[in-house]
Amino acid sequence: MEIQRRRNMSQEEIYQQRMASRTFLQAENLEPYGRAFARTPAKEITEGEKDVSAAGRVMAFRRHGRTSFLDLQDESGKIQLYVKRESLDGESAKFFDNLDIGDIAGAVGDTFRTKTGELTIAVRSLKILAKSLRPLPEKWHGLKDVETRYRCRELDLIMNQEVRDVFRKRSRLVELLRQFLTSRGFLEVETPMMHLLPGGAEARPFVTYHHTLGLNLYLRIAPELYLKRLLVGGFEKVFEINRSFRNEGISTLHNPEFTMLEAYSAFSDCQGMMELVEELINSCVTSLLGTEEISYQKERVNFSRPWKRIRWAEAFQQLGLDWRDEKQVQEKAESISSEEKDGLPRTHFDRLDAIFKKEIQPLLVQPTFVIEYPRAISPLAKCVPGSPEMTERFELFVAGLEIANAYSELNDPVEQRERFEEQISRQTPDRPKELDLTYVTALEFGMPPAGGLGIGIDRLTMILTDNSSIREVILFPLLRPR
RNA sequence: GGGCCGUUAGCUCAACUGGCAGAGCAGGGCACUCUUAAUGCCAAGGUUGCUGGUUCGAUUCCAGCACGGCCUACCA
Repeated sequence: MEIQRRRNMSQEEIYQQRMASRTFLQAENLEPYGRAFARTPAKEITEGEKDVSAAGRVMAFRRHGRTSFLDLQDESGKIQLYVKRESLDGESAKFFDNLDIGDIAGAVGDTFRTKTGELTIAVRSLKILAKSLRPLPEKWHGLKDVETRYRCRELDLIMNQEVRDVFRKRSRLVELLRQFLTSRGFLEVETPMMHLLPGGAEARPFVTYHHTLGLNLYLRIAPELYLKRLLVGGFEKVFEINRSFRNEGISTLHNPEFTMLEAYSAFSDCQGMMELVEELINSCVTSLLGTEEISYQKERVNFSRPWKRIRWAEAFQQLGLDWRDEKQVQEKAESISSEEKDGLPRTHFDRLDAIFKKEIQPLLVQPTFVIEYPRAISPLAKCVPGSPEMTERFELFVAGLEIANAYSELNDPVEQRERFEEQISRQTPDRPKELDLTYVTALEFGMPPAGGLGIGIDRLTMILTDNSSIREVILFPLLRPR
């Protein structure tokens, strides 16, 4: 007896009660896990209809003696049900007696308006389409706990309408990007996610293994090199909406797998990609939100064109720094960040990068192109004519976040080989020190001059949905197992 | 990786300086034929994240661990 009581925790009790309903219905030959059910979405149901069907999750149950009101939620919205137990047929009554909040139910009846003006179905027939064995979170406060929301996203989606809206917007954004590019003659392609050599970015890769080939493979850190091989092959405008993987830390701006859009346009260049991205993002923002000015984390961000542009070197000048002055840069860098990176001493360009991130980037609230990045940190970009230290490259910043990166693609195979060699000599541990000969060989066949562009879809979604954490825009962000 | 904060019933939250852990919702029972955070009454529900320590006594103080959040570092 004592042992039994201890096991009767409220959760276990609810589970057992609902299991009993399930068993009872099955014994009565009433299937608690149904099949296809023809129904009208809640939002499309109108007043004065006969024999309307609705199906969805029971979100609220208000009993008044012999009558009850229920809220039924489907993806389109909510519809109220009015149930008078006596006017149900026998099977429906049994289903009704075993109905709980959280169950998926289907109902048939005629619509009317209640005294308070709410559109309601007077239910004649009712069945359970899926018996829920677990209680839903609280109806008023919903599910708030951030960890539970991420770990149990389905519950988050059931309870929090705003969360569903975020992911609807994300989906719509991707659709708009795709539409825009395909309407301009870009071909959507898919390239490998398992690479022999990780390339196209500087990041620690994930390693995996192919058994029959006995081969170590890397999950891609960027699709860039494969996409440019397609330009060699004669496709002139290609893009890929790609999942890429980087084996680095996790933060509000970083998830180990993330989504990027990369687009390449033959016979174009950095300037062409700048115009493209300006138009692309502007048109997505206005289609998605119906305005060019949005609010992000209490700041106003205006996407009306043209956007500001500033040279990378000038940004440092505005801080009173000459980026070439190693001593001055080191002094500045020491004051803002550690002198180590991956356990190695910082290089001049690491320091410049740290200063940029800390001092310059946060000021770039309105959409801003930072142009002409140094060659040393742009191994795949073409140099500015007459200025061999700089490349034809830009990064786009919005609300202090890096949103896009683009450049005139380096298509000289000899120079590319040299740049790879420089890069490898500087590379940190955990990264293969191997030159991507396949890519260099492809360039040797001749790649047309081209502009290339990458856009961070997760971060763009953050900005357009006013979220400060990347986990809020990824359905199932990576978390440590409990 | 480092710093700060958090973890109490299925959910949302209380518990002053260490003194029997408390509500609302959900769940159970009763009443109620237009409610919508329905209402009223009754009863139930807890290893206070885990492991140690201090203490007559720990949800409370201390240490370690786990998970999360924010900042920071690496990266995009």
